[in-house]
Amino acid sequence: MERLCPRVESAFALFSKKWNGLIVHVLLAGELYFCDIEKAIPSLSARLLSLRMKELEGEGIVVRHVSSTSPVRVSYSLTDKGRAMAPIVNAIEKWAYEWIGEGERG
Amino acid sequence: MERLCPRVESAFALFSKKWNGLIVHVLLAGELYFCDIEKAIPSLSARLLSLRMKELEGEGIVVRHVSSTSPVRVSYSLTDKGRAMAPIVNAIEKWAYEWIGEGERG
DNA sequence: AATGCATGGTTACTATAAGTAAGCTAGTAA
DNA sequence: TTACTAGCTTACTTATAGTAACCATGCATT
Repeated sequence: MERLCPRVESAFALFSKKWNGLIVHVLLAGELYFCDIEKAIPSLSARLLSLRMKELEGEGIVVRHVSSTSPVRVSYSLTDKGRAMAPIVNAIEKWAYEWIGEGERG
Repeated sequence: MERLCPRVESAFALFSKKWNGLIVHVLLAGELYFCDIEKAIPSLSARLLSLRMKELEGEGIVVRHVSSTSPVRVSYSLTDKGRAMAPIVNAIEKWAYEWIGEGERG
């Protein structure tokens, strides 16, 4: 019985916060505006998206870019730490295609 | 902008249910009794562990074994579908070691 | 026989996280 | 003026998670 490492625990905690995985997933495609993420994940509300982006920014996973135009436009991109999550996200995707049935709902 | 596949969405939903990732992680070591999982993940309560095991069993990720001894002992092991999650769990572990600082909390 | 402990839970209750709906400021288009 | 977009926030409701106590069964001690 391995002892659980606190770093591993906190990584799992990050993934167990709803939408975090999908947000990283869509941002792997590149820098996106707030509204683009909303459109990419239709069932994620603006409230939670806003919350999650702040949290992910605080954890150094995404960076927020505010344009100097008017009205302001806000875009987000992954940091190195965020891009390093690609293998996780890809592994989840691969597993989903191999093991989740057509009409199934998790 | 890729369209999100429902199978991928449900896989992310699975990981965003609290404790699921860690439960699979500890079960990758082999078949375990209920109490062993409790000890391996001290902050996970019996109530939630019981709940999660039922859900994971329902999703075909774990199998429940009930011994015919008295008192009954219950153990759990991963199915092929569950073991197929190993790359995900390993990727999370690897990322955690590389990107999460010593004293940090997710 | 009584006490305490372990296993594998359940029940009742509280706290936190997530979902829903509306509103807000600034600006564009008709 | 009305309607609509972007990027939020606020207030409120519902769902999920955490806490504590309890239960039946059996074992080991005292």
